[in-house]
Amino acid sequence: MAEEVFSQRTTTCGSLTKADNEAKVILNGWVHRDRNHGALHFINLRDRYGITQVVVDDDASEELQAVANELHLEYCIAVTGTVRLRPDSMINPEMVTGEVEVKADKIEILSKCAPLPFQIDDGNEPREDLRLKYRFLDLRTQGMQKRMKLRHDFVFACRKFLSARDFYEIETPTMIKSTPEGARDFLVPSRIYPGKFYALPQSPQLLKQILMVGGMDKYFQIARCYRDEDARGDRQLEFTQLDLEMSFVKRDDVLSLMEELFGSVFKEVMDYDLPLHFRRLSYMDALNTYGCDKPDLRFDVELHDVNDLAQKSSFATFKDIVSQGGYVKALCAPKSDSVEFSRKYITALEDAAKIYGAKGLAWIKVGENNTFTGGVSKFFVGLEDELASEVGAKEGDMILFVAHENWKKCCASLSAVRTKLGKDLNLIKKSFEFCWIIDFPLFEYNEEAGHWEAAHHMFSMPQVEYLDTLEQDPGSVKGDLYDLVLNGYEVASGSIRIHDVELQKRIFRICNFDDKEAEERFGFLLNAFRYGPPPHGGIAPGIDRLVMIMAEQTSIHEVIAFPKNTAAISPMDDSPSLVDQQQLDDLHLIINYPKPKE
RNA sequence: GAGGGUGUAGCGAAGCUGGUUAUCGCGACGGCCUGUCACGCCGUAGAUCGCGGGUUCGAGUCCCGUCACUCUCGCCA
Repeated sequence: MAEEVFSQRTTTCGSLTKADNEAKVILNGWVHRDRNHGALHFINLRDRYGITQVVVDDDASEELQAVANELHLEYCIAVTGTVRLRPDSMINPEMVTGEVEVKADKIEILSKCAPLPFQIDDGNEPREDLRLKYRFLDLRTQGMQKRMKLRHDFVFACRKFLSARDFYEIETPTMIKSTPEGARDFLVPSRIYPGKFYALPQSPQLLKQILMVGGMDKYFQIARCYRDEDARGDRQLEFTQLDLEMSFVKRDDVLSLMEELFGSVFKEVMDYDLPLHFRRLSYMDALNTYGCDKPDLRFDVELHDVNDLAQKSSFATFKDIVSQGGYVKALCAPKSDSVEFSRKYITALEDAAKIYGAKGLAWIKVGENNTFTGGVSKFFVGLEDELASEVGAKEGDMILFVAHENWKKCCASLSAVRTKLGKDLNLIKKSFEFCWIIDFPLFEYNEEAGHWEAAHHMFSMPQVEYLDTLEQDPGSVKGDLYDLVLNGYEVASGSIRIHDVELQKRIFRICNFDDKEAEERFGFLLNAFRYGPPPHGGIAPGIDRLVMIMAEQTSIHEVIAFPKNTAAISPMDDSPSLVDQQQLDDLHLIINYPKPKE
């Protein structure tokens, strides 16, 4: 087949300046705008690097005029021409290349473009499912181009930083053994071994630990992870982690490394200065103060424990909950210019609290000299100063309470109110507020299953003071675990790992895996641990979420080239899809379709 | 598995307590236009108002169901 010839670009659409005056150039790109004045034609030609104005003058040949008249938006073309300065009054200060234009001598249409399903960069953003179906067009928008660059810059900066710190980038398999904890696995049927399956990794957790046993010392990987769970704005079934692990380290080594990494990367990628060290909050303090383990520290509203005051009040509902061992927590909504604390708004706040289990949201408006009005104020007569001082309320503020017998639900409900207030009252400052959450509980009791399970995963080291008493009170055991939180999102999670066979087996037993089952499922790890495993630990920042936050977006779809939608479908290629019977036969699979609903 | 929101022309939107022929901007198509830069001007086509049912003299509008998308709870070590 003959090679197709076209006029190949000599420069890009973002690079020409005054200095290039009179240069002969060839540009390749897409028709971004086309302003036709009859005998005079302006074309904004776009590529990844920018936009340059191409002019077809009135002295153009008939052939050139004809081609120019044939152009439509998003035609892919090659322009051969001469750079010239624009007349002073025609300079466009909004454009990087606004001082020059290219007078076209020849235009070649490299490929035509069908009528567009939506317009590119016209200010009206189409619905997301349409954007995803035509992702190749969506990717041409300035926003997507910028975000893909940001993501590249971020990953590249991480690679440079870690490489300079003696990390090896090592790939681990994407088809591995299914392990029975955590999220639901994606399974890959084996053709060669009927009835057997590989699993796609939920993370390379065990593999990186075994790399440490293998003496790799410091490892990282840009690792794709797969979890078969329902999607959200900040998660989907496949995502990417900066997975890393180090030998001979303690917790603070991992935390400092990450502080240095993010300090370096944010500076390099965004010219943003992070503090040398990030704030550290224990899990308990985070819940008590902010109501959740991923607090948004861009604003200051804090939760307060007001059990004592609730007990002293005359409000029977609060007193009953406290006397039954429950909790009453309060926060102060600061006076706001943007939102009036109307009945309607308080109901909206209450709805936010109810999602997380609160039965109601009690409120008091604070007036001059701590006079209380409305809501439950009548039950706090005589306690005004004490309560206002406890929650830090001033004139014009509103105090909001959640009472619940369950501490976590109490926290979570009021935390939802806090988050809503932050948004609605414009309390959130534009910044990147990292913090560490440490001292997580190692185990959680699963009521449904009737046994303890790992709150994080089963390979995290218990803190040393609990080592002798793990089995007696698993609920009280704290682990050497840490999460990194940024602006209300969990962006990394890690731990110091167990590297002792016996200790690992004890953890398995507490989580209801007897030695036989542990050996079946995790034998390869236990076996490795028999051969001189080093103490080790690591962490795995989520790249999608981090880049999303850096790009000031609220959905990871905005920083993934080809995301799945919330129904786990890829609208562009229409996956998942049915396969041929022959493929099923090869894999020894029979589909057991669910019965249709009545 | 559950709840909220959205669905009107190719795209983005308006359409009030139900009432003539369902608007507007962009785009498409045809024409005009010599300095635009979201060019401008004139004209044309384009919508079973997501789908199905109901209430009503009359439904884009109200009710029920259903589908799609989206946010959230559950779930996500």
